[in-house]
Amino acid sequence: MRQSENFIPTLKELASDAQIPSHQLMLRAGLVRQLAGGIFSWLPLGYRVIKQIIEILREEMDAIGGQEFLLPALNPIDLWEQTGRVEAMGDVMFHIKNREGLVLAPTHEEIITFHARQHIRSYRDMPQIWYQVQNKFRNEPRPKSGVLRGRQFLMKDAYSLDNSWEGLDVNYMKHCEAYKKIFDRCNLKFFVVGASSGSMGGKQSQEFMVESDAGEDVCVVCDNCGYAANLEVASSKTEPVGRITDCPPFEEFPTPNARTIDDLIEQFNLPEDRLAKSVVYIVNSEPVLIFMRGNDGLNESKLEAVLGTNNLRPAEPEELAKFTGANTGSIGPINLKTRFKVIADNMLKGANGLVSGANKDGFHFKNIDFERDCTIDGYYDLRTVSAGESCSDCGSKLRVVSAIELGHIFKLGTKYSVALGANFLDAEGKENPIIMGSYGIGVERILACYLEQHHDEHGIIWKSPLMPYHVHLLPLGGKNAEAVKAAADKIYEDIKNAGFDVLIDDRDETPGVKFNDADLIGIPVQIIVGKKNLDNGNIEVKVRETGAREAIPLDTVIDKIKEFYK
RNA sequence: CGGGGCGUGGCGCAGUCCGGUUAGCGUGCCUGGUUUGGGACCAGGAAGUCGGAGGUUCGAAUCCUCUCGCCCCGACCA
Repeated sequence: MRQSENFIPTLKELASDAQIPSHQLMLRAGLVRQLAGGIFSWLPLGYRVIKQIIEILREEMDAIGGQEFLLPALNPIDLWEQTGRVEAMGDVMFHIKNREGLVLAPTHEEIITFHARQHIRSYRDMPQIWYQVQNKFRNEPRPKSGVLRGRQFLMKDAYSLDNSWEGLDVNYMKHCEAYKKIFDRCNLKFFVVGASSGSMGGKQSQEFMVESDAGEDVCVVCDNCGYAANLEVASSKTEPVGRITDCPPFEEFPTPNARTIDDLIEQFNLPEDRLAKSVVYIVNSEPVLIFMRGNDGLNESKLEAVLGTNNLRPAEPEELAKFTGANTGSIGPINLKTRFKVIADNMLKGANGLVSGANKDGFHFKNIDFERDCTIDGYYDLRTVSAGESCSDCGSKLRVVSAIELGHIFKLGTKYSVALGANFLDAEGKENPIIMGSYGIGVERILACYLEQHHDEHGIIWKSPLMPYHVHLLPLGGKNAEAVKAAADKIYEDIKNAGFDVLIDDRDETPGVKFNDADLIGIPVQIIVGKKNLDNGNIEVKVRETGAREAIPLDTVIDKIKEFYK
C-alpha cells in the first residue's frame, strides 16, 4: 500500500485523556479513534491487526473442531427473562427503547441454547463446539483505559454442548489448550488462574491473565511453583488459630475506647489471632454475622459463593443495633439481641480463648470458646489472601498483582439448558439437559495487552504475526531523487510479488518525519532507500525491535525479508 | 451513583480567579519558493456559534443558574 493514499493519521501530541501506554499508542499510531465514552472506531491500520488476531482465533478454534457462527446482537428479551438474566444483568444490559421486547446482547449463552434446543435431540448429536467473533454490548457504568473496558467490544465467544460431564471436561480442556496456543502465538506473557464463575453460574472456571498495572483484576501468584488464582478464590498456607489448653469460662470486660481490632491489641496487649472480628452483612434482606480472625479481610466474592447469592451488602449502623444490640466494635457471638445466621472463617474453626464483642457497647468477652459457648452455623474459607503469605503448594512467598483478563472459560453445566428446556435423549431413551461450557476472549484486549508488553519510547514494536504489514519501505526523497524513487518503486513491486505486505512511505516528507512515523507505527522491518547507499548499489535494512541497521546489496532484499520471516 | 478535573480553529494548549479594543500560542492545513539520513526554513493565506440553554450587565470565553459530553478515583462489573 502507498502511504500517500492511505489513512494513517499519526499524532505528535496526545490529549491527557489517554493514561496507559496501550491507549496512547493506539491513538498516536492511528490504530483507533474514540467516538464516545467506551465506544471506538478501528481505523484501517488497527483493523488490519484486529483481522490478524481474529484469523489466529479462527485457526485455533477450528483446530479443536469449532464451527463458526454469526449470531445477532439484537435479541428477544423473553429468552433472557427465561434464564433470569434480565434481572441478573440489571443496568449492564442495553434495552431498545422504541421497540418493545428487544435488547442488545451482552453475551450469547441464551441464543446458543435456543438453537441447541431447536435441533439437538439425541446424544448422538453431540459433542458440538459453536463459536463466533462478534460485538458485545454492555452498558458499563464507567468505561476506562481505552479499549480495555468499553460499552461495545469484540468478543470471540465459544460454547460447548455435551451429553456427559466427562465430555464437558474434554471440551473444557480443549479450550484451555487452544487459548494457551492463541496467546502464545500473539506473543503475550500471560498466566492462568482459577477464578470465580460469578453470575455466569457453573462449576469451574479459569481466567487467562496478563499482569499489568492497568488491570482491574487482582491475582495471587507464586513465582516458584506457578500457583496462580484470582483473589476472589485464592488461598494460602495459613495455620488455623486452633485451641489452647487452658480456657476458663468467658468473662465480660470493659473496653470503652476500643472500636477496632488494632485498638484492642494496643490497649489490652492481646494477641491478634485470638481476636474474633465480627462483620454483619445483609444477605437477601436477612442478617448474617461473620467472624474473621484478627484483621483478616473478608472476601465478598467468597462470601457470595458460600451463600449462593450476589445480593448482599454490609449492614447499616441502625441494622447492627437492631439485630445485635450493639454498634460496630462491640459485636460478638454471645448474647445477640436476635438469633440469626452466624458463620466463621476456617481460621477460627473450633477455636477457643477468643476475644470478641459482648453485644453491649463498650464491652467485650474474653475466653470465648466457639465450640462451648456459641452456635456457629458453618466454617468456610472467607479470608482475603495478602501479599507475602506462603503458597499452600510450595511455601514460597506469594505476590499479589493487578492483571487484565484476556479470556475466561467456564464449565456452565446445565443452568441454561434447564432454564430453556434444551434436552436430549440418552442411549436409554431418557431425557436429559444438555451439558454446556462457555469460553470467551476479548479481541481488542489482546491488542491492548500486546501494546502494553511490546513498545519502547519511540512507539510500537510489532512482532510476527500481529504486524499490520511485513515491511515498511522508506524512500528518502528530495528534489533530485528520481533514482531513489525508481529504485524504491522497483523494490516495492518485488516485495509485493514475493508475497509480503508492504507499506511504502511515498509521502513528500522529510526523512525525520518518515523515520519517526515508521518507529511509531512499528512495522518489524524497515527498508530505507537513500541516495548515498543507492550510489553503491545498496539499501539499508533496519529491524524495529533491536534498532539494528545493515546496508545490503539491492538484489538481496527479498532474501533478507524471507530470512526475517522464515 | 459519590468525589475530583476538563470542554476555546483539525489536533495540543493559554486566557476564566479580578468582565472591557479585532480571542491568542504551538502544531497541522492551503499557495509560492528554498530544502531532504532522525519530527526543515522563508513569505503569504484560510480556518473559532469559546460544549449547549437561560440569566446578570452598557458590555460575558470570563459572573450566576440549569444542562450535555469527556477523563480520573471510588462504588459496580457476565
